[in-house]
Amino acid sequence: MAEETLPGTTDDDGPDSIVLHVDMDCFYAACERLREPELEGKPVVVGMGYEPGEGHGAVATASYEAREFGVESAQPISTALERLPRIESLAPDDDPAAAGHYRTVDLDFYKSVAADVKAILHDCADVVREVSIDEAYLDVTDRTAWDLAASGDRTLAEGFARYVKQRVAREVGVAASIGVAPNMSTAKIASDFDKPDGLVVVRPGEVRSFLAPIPVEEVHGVGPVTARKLGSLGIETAGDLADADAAVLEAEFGSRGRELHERARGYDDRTVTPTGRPKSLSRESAFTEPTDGIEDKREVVRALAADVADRARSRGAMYRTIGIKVVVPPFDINTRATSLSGPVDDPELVESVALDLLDAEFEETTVRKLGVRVSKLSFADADQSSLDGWESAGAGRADGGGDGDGDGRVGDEPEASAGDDGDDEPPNTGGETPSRGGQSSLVEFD
DNA sequence: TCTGGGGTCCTAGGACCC
DNA sequence: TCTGGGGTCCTAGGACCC
Repeated sequence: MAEETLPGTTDDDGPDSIVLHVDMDCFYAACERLREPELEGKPVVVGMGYEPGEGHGAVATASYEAREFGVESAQPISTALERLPRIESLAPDDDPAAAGHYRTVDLDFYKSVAADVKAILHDCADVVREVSIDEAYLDVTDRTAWDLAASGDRTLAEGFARYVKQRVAREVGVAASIGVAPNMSTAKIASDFDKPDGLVVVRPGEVRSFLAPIPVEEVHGVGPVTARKLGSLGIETAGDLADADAAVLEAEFGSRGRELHERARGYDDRTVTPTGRPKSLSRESAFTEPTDGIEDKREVVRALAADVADRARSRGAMYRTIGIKVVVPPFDINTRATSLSGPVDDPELVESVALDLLDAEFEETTVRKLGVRVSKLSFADADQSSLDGWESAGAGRADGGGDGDGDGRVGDEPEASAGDDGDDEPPNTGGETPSRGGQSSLVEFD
């Protein structure tokens, strides 16, 4: 299918980018196998809140062998156990091959493995965007090329990706699937296309034809709700989406509609940027069964608040908004939040605000789950390096913002000033700062 | 799937300002 | 006193992702 380029549009504003999407296969299970090689080839389920004899919690990762039995990510542990019994609970004459090896999530260990992988990725690319513990985008445009390798019909980019993959396998011992494409959204789909241990290369001229048969659910940004609506419009594949009327999509889905249309047509002008700093921090926890006891709820909120405040402090984050989340059966999500006049680092305030929000409306409510969240974060440790000249100019005047109260926001709010809430702030905002740095790999399921 | 935990971005209405 | 338009910030909810 010919790639249509409208006359006058710049499809060639320089060489095509080369983006890698690296996605570790069943990452948690792979980590478990790293320290327990006997688990190789066996069904492995890694879950949360999993205690022998208890039936709640959820599956974080199921190995491919476990998936054969119908065990899936995000499934309740109880369902997983029905489909794949624990090896320990097997009767003597049961088939041990039809049993699962269940392990509890050990995030610290997985993070340490992920750090080794990320180090390799950073070594292989100028720009790395870490999306989650087991996933990253690499811009390798300056490291390789779309040209064919001398030896045959493969591109240099493919060889480069193979090299990255082999280094991860050899040096860390886990398998990654890699997608290579001229843009992020296509690379993402490509990495998913041949899992596990896949390597899929989509060259610049092949994007549209590669995407055409892909089911819409597999397009990043299309979830169950959007997929259903698209289905009712007769749109089932990325090709259908590409051929759909942009105006209709925009009317139905707003700006996201246009974006999805573009992606399906193979256009995605996002550039790979380094992972930014977090915008919010939260902690939540579910009750074993719905509860209306106010003291039970308060106790949970207090613990969550302390936890969140602690994490914020350890990350050097101050916050200006404190909120709670209250999940009411069957699954109604309520959020309430209060903003302060300036950023703080104050665990006691997190607790008292969260408790106030709880008491104000949910004192008698039966809840299934509670959460506490801080947002509108700013980071005092204004990171050195490239912003240094600019930052120190500002800091020179304010003297490090040492004065406790009302210190102007130090963070990287993209928008300028405005926030006049009575007092005049020193205008130390700098318009849009690209907010670089920030490593924080997040904690995720696969 | 009777639903775990931690995030992001977008939208919409209301308050408030000029 | 009523009317107009532009803009920002805030809160709440929804959809989505891993």
